[in-house]
Amino acid sequence: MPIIGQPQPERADAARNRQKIIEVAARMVADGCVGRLSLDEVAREACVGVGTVYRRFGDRAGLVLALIDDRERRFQEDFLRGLPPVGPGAPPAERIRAFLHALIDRVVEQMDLFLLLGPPTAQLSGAYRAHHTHLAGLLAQVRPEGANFLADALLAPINAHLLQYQRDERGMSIEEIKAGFDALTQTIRT
Amino acid sequence: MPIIGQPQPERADAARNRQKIIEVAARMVADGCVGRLSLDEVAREACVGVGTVYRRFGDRAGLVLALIDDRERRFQEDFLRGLPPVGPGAPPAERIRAFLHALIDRVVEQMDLFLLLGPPTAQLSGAYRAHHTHLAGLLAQVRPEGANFLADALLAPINAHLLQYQRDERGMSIEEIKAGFDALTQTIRT
DNA sequence: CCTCGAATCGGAAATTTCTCCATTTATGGC
DNA sequence: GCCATAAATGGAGAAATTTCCGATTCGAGG
Repeated sequence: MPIIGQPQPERADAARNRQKIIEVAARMVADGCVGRLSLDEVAREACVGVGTVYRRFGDRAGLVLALIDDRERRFQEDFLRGLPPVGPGAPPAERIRAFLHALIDRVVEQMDLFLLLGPPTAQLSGAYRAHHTHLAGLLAQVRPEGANFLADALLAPINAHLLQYQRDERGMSIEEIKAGFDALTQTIRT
Repeated sequence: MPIIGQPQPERADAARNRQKIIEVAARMVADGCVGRLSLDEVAREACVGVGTVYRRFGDRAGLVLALIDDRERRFQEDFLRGLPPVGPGAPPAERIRAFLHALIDRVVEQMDLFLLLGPPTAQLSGAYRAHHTHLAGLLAQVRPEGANFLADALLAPINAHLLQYQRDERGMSIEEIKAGFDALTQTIRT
């Protein structure tokens, strides 16, 4: 698991299988068969035992996370070293706004995968920390006190379930939701 | 499901079984065996077929929701018709503050059950609407524009997973979390 | 090229959630 | 009381997730 460095170089066949599994799963998702993404079927389709899938990804959420990981990496690259206003260079207030908008777009884009993820346990431990660290850092430049909590409070409403609910059942557009965040951060910036 | 009136008066044996199932499940939860709450075992322990559990509660989340329901009812009673500052009578700003604090306490109190609930799908459809309606109404009295979105944004961070993370892994006390909400609503009240 | 240990593999089996339906039971009207 | 019938029952079993472990394969070192 390449969480930090490379704890253990993966054996060649293992890496090949990981790749094959990801490809199969990605194709099934792309085919619209989301929700019927059974690990059994993924394994069969990839000509691999179920045990292999579990050895590589830990559990269902682990596999979904791997599917999401690609874009997550790009996203983090964007706000850490990319161009303004998301990347460094713009004033903090603008970066905050841009970051939140980008995060919303990102979740909307892969909504079905995020919905598959189930309980936020895995979600919280992974990318969440990175997002929180980044956002809290930006917030601290505008209003030092309580930046930590504020980051949590701003990130919490950006989750697939709530966004889907707001869009599908309350009829809000993504633009309206973004505007809501703008208004919220505006008052904080005070 | 006594959501509104009584859509269908439940047959006597059915009601008896529902009660028995709830009691057994509540006892298992109280015994600390949370997480191993399998419907199979609940059924066996309650001397009832699995089918009966599913007929009564729909699914796993439904049973957990039923365990939570008692307090939820009391909670709603409190903020709808109870004493100030949570109930009617206090100025809106105070009621908002009191409501958020009370909701946090409520989630913390039954944290293990909320964690069992899994994906927020069921959660969103049930009590969430009531909380949202109430909070949005109060917010509208203070700042009419965007009260709807604001209510979502304030409710989203009050969920078991985030609260547990903040408390256990970030070392925040419940008091600090409440203070965070106070600061947040203070700026909004502007 | 061979050997050997560790990593990996595959798939059978355990666990859980949920569905289905033939059978039993409660209850209102006669 | 008795009957018709709608509701409820229970448990077998489908489907999916996850664990386990003996057999196999990789690859580093000699």
